[in-house]
Amino acid sequence: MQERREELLSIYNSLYRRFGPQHWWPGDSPLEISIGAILTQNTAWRNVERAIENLKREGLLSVKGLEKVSMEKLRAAIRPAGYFNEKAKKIKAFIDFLFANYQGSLRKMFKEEREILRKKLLQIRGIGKETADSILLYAGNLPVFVVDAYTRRILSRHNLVSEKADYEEIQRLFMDNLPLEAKLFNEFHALFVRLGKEICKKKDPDCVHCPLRRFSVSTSSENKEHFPRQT
DNA sequence: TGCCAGGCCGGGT
DNA sequence: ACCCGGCATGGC
Repeated sequence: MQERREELLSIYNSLYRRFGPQHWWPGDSPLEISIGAILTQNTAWRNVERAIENLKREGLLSVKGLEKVSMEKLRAAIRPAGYFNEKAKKIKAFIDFLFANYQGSLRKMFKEEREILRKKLLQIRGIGKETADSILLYAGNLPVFVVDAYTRRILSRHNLVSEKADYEEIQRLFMDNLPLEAKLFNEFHALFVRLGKEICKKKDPDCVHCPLRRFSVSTSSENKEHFPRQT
């Protein structure tokens, strides 16, 4: 099944040639990236930037700052990112987790084995698969593939996966067929987002300018599974 | 004005 | 195992 690897790399190369390096995650520190991952849940990144700016201006963007800040003040600061009541709780839950398990140290947290840490993150209220994986990959530099709405839409629109493929299935497509390299997964996912934002939008189902056009599998084809699951 | 944006949870089938 | 409503702001 070397072919799947080649095809995925070919898709990656097409995107990279088209868009170049994306320099993700937009954030200066592992903590900022982790908090950003929570704040961006179903939210435009522009609004997350405002929330992050507020946190920085108030001197709250540190583990201790977030641990000490009152819920009221935290809610006010992250307000522009939406769902601020929920997200304030999520941030507190993450910080509590950090202190309960790693003395408040992200560095210690990321020394944990990848799969173990993923499971622990998923137990935190408000951290689901995409958020956990974003933290692992972009804050921790661990080789985990992040699946988001853009990734889904693009892959299914080109019939590279079924429309109702679940998270783990899509994630396995990449992690089972590509070298487990954080740098590759980092760039690959960022490129999907770039493509999704710029070209492969909901309004534009034909994706005329899509660099992935040549990879599309015809819908009329009998065999819709371009990447059949290994059984 | 209504839909959308780098989800997740809890309750109901 | 799915399906759905709720959560909230800002841009277009």
